[in-house]
Amino acid sequence: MKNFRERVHTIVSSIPKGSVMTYKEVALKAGNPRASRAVGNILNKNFDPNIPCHRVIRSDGQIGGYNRGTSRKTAILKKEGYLS
DNA sequence: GAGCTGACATGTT
DNA sequence: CAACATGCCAGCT
Repeated sequence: MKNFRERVHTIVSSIPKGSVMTYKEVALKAGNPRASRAVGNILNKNFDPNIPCHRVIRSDGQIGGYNRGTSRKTAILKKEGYLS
């Protein structure tokens, strides 16, 4: 495998529509269950159109943040069907 | 080109 | 509620 960043990109881009993955889950699959913070940082600084960062939320169920605006993230999740 | 410090969309104690 | 832990990126030296 590659660096933590590469794993995060691959995992997040693998999230199917209508589903969401928590930062903790992504970090865990990436190989570092304690790097949840790093996951958010990677997505925030390296926003890629191929990576649906809006499908990544906190383990508490909170939306968290979004580089395009939290409102935008919530709206997308509603559209995806994850939120009502 | 290499090394260090600060900042960050979290999580746990 | 506050502090510490973990990893990446950006900027500076």
